[in-house]
Amino acid sequence: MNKKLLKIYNRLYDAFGPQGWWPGDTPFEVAVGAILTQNTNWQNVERAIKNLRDARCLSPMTIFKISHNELAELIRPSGYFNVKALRLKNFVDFLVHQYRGSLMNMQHEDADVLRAKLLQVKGIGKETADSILLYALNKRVFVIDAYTKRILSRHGIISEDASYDECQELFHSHLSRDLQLYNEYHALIVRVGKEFCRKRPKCKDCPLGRDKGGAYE
DNA sequence: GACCAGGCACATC
DNA sequence: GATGTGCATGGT
Repeated sequence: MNKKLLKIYNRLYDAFGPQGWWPGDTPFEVAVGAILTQNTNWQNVERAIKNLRDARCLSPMTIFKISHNELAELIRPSGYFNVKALRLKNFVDFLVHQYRGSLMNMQHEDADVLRAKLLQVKGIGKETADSILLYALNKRVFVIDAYTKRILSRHGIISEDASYDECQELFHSHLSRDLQLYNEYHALIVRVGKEFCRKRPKCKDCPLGRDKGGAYE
């Protein structure tokens, strides 16, 4: 199993090279992106982040202070702007009250403790929490998303209905706990997912080869 | 016009 | 625990 996961990684890395994730100038911007990208195309998230930057609202305290409506308007292009405005507010409330408004103050804490705390914030689920832990806080936590499950199940490594935690445990126990490996691997999965694993996959040219049994639609 | 995108909370069974 | 639904924009 170890070998399979590594083999997939090597094939993806050979095909696509380093992905340079996560796009973002600061840990806070990374965290904001993680919330805004929920069920949303990254291009739309970039527009929203640009709006925040242009309005000088890309810091914990500014988002803490502005009104819900102002915030929602700025992030409108990322979709679900009302729920996401709430979620960003919840996150900065958490940050301000527990960490004096800075992700830096989270750095020294244990990943499991941080994860549990993040999951208490309404609007932050497992994938978002893990993205923040890995890409904003450099914690060795593997991020699972829809593509990961789709690819692994189509290649017969997990069952179709495997849970998030099961899937994550697979990576944690069968790969060396290497920050850079986790970082790159997830990014590569998203890359190959976007290009080859959508509903009408062009798996002919996929670097991972065809899925087991040609079961794509 | 339909379908999809780097989810999550909440209601219901 | 599993399943269904609302949330909303912009690209293909």
